[in-house]
Amino acid sequence: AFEFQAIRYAASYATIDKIDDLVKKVYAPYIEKYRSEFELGIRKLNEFLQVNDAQKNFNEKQRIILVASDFDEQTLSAAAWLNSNNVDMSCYRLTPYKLNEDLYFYVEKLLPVTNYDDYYVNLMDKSVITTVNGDKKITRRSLPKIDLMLEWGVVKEGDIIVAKGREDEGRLLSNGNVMVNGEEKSMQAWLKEIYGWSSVQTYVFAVHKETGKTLSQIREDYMAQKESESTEV
DNA sequence: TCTATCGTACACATTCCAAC
DNA sequence: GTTGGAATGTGTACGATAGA
Repeated sequence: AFEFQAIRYAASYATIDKIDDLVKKVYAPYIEKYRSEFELGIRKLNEFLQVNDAQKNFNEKQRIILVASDFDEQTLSAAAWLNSNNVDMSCYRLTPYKLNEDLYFYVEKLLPVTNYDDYYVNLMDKSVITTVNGDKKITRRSLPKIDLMLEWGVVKEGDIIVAKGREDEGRLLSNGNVMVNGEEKSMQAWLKEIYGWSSVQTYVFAVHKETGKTLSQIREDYMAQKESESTEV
């Protein structure tokens, strides 16, 4: 994995503590050929350090910058974890564009960020399954619940929820429960009561009256929309 | 093949209770 | 009274099965 290759490079160059050593490494092939120009290497490197105000703290701290057209989740997760453990590591995504005859790079800084939680993935977590052809399939266990749907704004407090295939209605509350005949109930409890089943797929049988869609459909549509937005260039 | 129905597993919250 | 672990309760996701 290229992130580990970058870490190996960083660790390798961390052993350099003198400018002369770096000159030998960076300019080695050139110096081998033109030994008299060793001073040129020293001068160029000193100029660079001066411009970057790094003469006093030469190579005291290593920094890893990964640049790619895209990053897989494991790489971002590893970089986020290293970031949060005080390893200076950045990830930049470059997207090339062509406008008429001109070429542009769109540069996105993915890491570091203030909150790394969104980038952590668990290797044991099967909530996101990558199929053979590369498509990502989200399993139900990872699906967001009514509180998040309210947060997204795809449903809102006061919306009418109808039991699928029935006339029973409830008014959605801000906590995700429904108000039915002046009584607050969880959606699951309410639907189980209506259908008389021992359990019920809440989001499949709860219909959002305003849109005519089930909560499951609304959730799926919103997630698909977000997914396409995140992959658009 | 799709939908309805149901049992069960799982995650999380709450309650209980013993140990300190 | 506080703490921490076990037991219990609640809500939801997942998968199996029957029937249209």
